[in-house]
Amino acid sequence: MSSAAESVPSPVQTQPEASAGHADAVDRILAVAYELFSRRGVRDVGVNELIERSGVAKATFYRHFPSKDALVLAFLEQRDRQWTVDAIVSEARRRGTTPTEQLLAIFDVFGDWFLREDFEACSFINILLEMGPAHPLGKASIDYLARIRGHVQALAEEAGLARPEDFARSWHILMKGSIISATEGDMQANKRAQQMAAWLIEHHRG
Amino acid sequence: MSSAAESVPSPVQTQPEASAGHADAVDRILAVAYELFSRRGVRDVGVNELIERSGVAKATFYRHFPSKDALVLAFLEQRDRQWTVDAIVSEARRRGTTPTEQLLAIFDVFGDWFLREDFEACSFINILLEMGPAHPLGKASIDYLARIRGHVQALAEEAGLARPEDFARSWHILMKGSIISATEGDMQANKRAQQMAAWLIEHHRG
DNA sequence: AACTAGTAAGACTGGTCTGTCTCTACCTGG
DNA sequence: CCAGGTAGAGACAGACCAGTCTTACTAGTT
Repeated sequence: MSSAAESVPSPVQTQPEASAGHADAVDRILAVAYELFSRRGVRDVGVNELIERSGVAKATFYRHFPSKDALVLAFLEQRDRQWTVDAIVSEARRRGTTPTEQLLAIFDVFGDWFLREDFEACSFINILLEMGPAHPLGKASIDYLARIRGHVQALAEEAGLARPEDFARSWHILMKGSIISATEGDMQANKRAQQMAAWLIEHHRG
Repeated sequence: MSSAAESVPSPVQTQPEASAGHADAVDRILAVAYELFSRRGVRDVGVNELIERSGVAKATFYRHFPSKDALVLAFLEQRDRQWTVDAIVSEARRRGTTPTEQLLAIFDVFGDWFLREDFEACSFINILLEMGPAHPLGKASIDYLARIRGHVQALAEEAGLARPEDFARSWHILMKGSIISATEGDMQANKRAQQMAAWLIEHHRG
């Protein structure tokens, strides 16, 4: 889990001109990997395409990532940061004032997300189903999905709801189901899930 | 293209015209395809493995199926018959007496299914996410998912529920979400979805 | 007996894949 | 200036892929 992504001096900003070599190569690889893996999954993206799109030599790629799977693990971590935390949870917290509103706002954020022409579904679900739950990448995806549930559980606790872990598991069913429905083309899936989510909140009060 | 799962020694005797070889070869291919595609997806299963496991020559394979994708389409149709209709819908109808009970029984059937050690999730969701909604196989998967929704809608109409199509779409979110959760390892996902499903029924009465 | 049709076995084509390795150029620290 | 590390470019290995084609065998029909 801590193999590739943390080897990058991630939070540290890259020096624009100086030491353009190392950090730039890794950052370019990660940026391209995010773009390709999130939109097309793992198996459809080859190492040759990755290095060509990042303008990186193959030896450079394998110097920084011991294998393609290591890069996928780094991508999953990046996805957790950029998508789960920044795009969904933080945005939902920003949109609502009370924890209950913030919970329900998740499905408003989903609504905007579903409408994007480059809607790419949930990478954790995609990779879990693509590789299977026994594969290391599938296991890692399960871990990141559990982290999403953790965010929901935290909001449930802030809202004072009963049995927050059960609540989060039921809530997560609505999130995942609506994502699949959106992939099928149902643009109202977020509204349908939000309605059921409101009933769920109601039944977890007191 | 007749049923292949129980066709190992062939249930219906082959007509004289169909020289035993022909039908047997197709049935063996379909049986192996069902086994491999449902458990490992499309891309992980190669034509060479398919023909080896079916004891069929490569030329025979391509005489009956113009391409691997054509075999996957045949598999999806078979999956609709064997899994959607026979294993889920018919079984749920058998377990309940009223349409409402039959609807809720879907998640009881799911509970038994989730507990199987060879639980393989939903092939339509798997292939939709594996190939993407624009790919012919993804589009076919979307069609078969719509058929599932049609079964739910029929039960909703029998139960006299309001807005049966909306009901079926919301219900399907619960089905798909619980399947993903079961893939992650939550063996109570069917119970959680069933609880929310009961509330959904309640709100569609009258 | 000859013909036909379907079969198994497998070589083969042209392409893909991950990962290793070589070669050369550059930049930086000492 | 020079040594060491990193960079890009790309050849190469070994395996796999979908799909075509050849060969030889078998069984039913005429």
